[in-house]
Amino acid sequence: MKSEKKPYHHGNLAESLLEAVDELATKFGLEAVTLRACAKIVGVSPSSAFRHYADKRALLTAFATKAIHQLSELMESAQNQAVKDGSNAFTAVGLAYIEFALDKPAFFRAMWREETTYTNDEAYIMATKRLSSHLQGGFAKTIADDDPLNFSPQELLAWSSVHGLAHLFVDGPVEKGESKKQKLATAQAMIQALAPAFDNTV
Amino acid sequence: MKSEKKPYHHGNLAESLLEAVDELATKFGLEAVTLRACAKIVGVSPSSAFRHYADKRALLTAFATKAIHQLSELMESAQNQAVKDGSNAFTAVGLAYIEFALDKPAFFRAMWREETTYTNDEAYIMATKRLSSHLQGGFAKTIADDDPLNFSPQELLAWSSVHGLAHLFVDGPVEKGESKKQKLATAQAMIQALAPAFDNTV
DNA sequence: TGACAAATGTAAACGGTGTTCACATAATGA
DNA sequence: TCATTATGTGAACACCGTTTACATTTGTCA
Repeated sequence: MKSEKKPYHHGNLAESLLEAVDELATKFGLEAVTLRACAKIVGVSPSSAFRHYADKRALLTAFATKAIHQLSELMESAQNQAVKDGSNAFTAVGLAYIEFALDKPAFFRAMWREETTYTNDEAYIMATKRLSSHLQGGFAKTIADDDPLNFSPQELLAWSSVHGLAHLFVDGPVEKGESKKQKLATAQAMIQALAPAFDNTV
Repeated sequence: MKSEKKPYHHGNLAESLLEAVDELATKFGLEAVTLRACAKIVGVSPSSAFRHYADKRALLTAFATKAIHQLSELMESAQNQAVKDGSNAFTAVGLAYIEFALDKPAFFRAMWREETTYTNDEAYIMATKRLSSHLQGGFAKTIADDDPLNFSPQELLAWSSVHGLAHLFVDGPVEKGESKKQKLATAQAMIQALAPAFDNTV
């Protein structure tokens, strides 16, 4: 049994606060994420958060960064799995992207919300670069452009369509109330409809 | 010259509050939209807003509804113009969609934000139906499905890709800092890359 | 070891926010 | 005319992000 005495110093407050954001966002949505509520969950005074994050937006930026890395990892493993299986890598990556949005809508929303994110934050930028590079690799190895902010029309089409459908599922009127299974089937059909746009890619 | 005496009753407070949301969202972003600030702009006490909207979310829902109608009208006229010109209607509609997002990012954000919108609101639902029906008509007259919540894969692909790119422009890392002209050129290229996916649609 | 600086957490206070409620004023219609 | 209804007000509530002066712990180096 551990000592019940709480030490004055928490030890890992920055990370614990991020987990509190996760908990609140998952349970009650992003709008319910409050610095004071996070502090209460962690068992610490509200002002202590400011020792680790400049302000609330900085905390949300860190959360968004974490979410982007999570998504990157999912896409990475989806791609690896597809390569191993010999199945279509682009479909696998696209579905992983959309499934993430369906499973963790609060994370997905937090990732892309300029008004509550410091998009100049270095870690955030690094995360978006990692993400977009995975997206490129996911469907077209043919292009080796290492500038992730400069997409070919086809690359952009791939990302936009998958991203757009994910967003329409999460925040739009498309198939509202339908099951996740149904939505993923719809997503697969959409991705298949996209195939002709890449046929002549050499 | 009009009388300077303010009457006790405003006369058109509900609509005026919507315009105040517009003004604040345009100038300072959606996060800056505050019930109290709106009331101050209109020149009325904060609590008066509750005579016309159940709460802040209801006001934002009305604003989102208005924004969706604005976008619908833009798409409609873009389509009509394209028909008159004999140019590609889908490209015109898609570009109008993206241009709206670039010109009025706060409107675009407000349209799709489930957490701050009562998506069961009747007027809101009507607006989304109108919008999606225009999207269908914009690129493929061949399909006459009047259920706007049930899209064919190609229809969904069209909407998703255009919507996704708009969102990536507004809240994502794509071409951040580039000019509107540049972004529209990118959008056009993406839409053209989409064409092969519709060639065999009969 | 001891002392002092740096890091980390706290309590109290500030103005701002959405919302409610009792009340004031105006418009409507019998 | 006068009661009913619609609309706007002012004060109050709890909660929010943030700052400030202060408390406690940890780390460093003589």
